[in-house]
Amino acid sequence: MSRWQPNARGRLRQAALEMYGEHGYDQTTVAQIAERAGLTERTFYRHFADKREVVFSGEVRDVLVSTLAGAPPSATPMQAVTAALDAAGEVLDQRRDMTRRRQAVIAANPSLQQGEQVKYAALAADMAEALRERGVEGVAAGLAADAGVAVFRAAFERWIRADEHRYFGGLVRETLD
Amino acid sequence: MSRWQPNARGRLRQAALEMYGEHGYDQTTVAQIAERAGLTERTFYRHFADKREVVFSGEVRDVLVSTLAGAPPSATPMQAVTAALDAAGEVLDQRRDMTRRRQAVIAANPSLQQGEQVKYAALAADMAEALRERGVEGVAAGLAADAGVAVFRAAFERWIRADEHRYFGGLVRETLD
DNA sequence: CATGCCGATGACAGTCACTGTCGTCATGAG
DNA sequence: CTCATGACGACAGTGACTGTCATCGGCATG
Repeated sequence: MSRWQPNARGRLRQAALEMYGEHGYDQTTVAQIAERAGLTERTFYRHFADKREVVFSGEVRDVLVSTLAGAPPSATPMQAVTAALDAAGEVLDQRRDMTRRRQAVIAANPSLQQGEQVKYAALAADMAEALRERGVEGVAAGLAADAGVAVFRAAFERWIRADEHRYFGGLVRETLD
Repeated sequence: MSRWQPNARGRLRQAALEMYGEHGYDQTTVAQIAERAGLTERTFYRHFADKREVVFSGEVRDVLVSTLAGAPPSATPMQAVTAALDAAGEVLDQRRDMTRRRQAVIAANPSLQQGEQVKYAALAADMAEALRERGVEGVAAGLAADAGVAVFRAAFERWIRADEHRYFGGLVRETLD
């Protein structure tokens, strides 16, 4: 018999997303989230750095970066980036409902939109770093990463709006521009 | 004899930058900034939305957007963006010392770096909007704006580090990639 | 079985960013 | 002169976030 219910982090995240969706981000206090999860406010901050972070998981980031790092040495930077985008697309194609719900919460709140910008910036920095480790020169790595993120965002926006399940198609079309 | 010293906003900004530089951003409270400026904390928030905003003026943004809007109708999107970048470069070439000092403050603090990301994202959105008003199609406008911001950031980073006064040269070289 | 360390959590007090509201008073329009 | 207005001070309040210590099951070790 363990002392606490399992998966505290998951309970906090779910409680937070529910309440952000139901009452809005600003109207939800961390204490309320913790209470719904059967925990205390202090414990919330042991699992998440701040009130926003609970929304941003970072799994897509991991796929993007690891695919970049694992691309064949012969691939050009943009080929590696494209491969990473494809891999991230597969992850997104599952989790579609969850992702759309989360995105609705973000769309409803300026503060979370800022958090998203920060997340994208960190993503670009991480991708640039991954490219540099493959031997791509510094400035070029930064620009390729920025381009990758820009394409990702454009495709993601369509993907969220679209009813059908397409991701590759959208991606390729943006990339042609 | 007026009731208050003039230029409250300027005094607050200067006091803030001094204290951020001397003691660090986190170690500086808004009450301290206001006290050094001979004002109250409440008045600080009448001039700036939050503790970060005092660092981000937004003048470069104005130049970028207005140049975009004023570009000749015959110019392609990327030509307009390049012209805007050049105009912003001229503004930066003056104010060089001030800009470098401010950038040192930002570089020393993660929270301000986040603010910078947000600022860049807002800039990209504004530039995209300006392009759309010139008749550029939606997605293309977004990507062109993102590209412009990416080039701006890469050039700005070099410009900050370099001892000499060059901006155009750096810009052009990035653009060629 | 006894002992003692460890890790996740609770309890609690404290700081500070930010907001709402009301009072004050020089200034300028009429 | 009168009155509205703009810019500020005073003050109280909320809530995000942090530091610190106490608690107590689980586990290894002897």
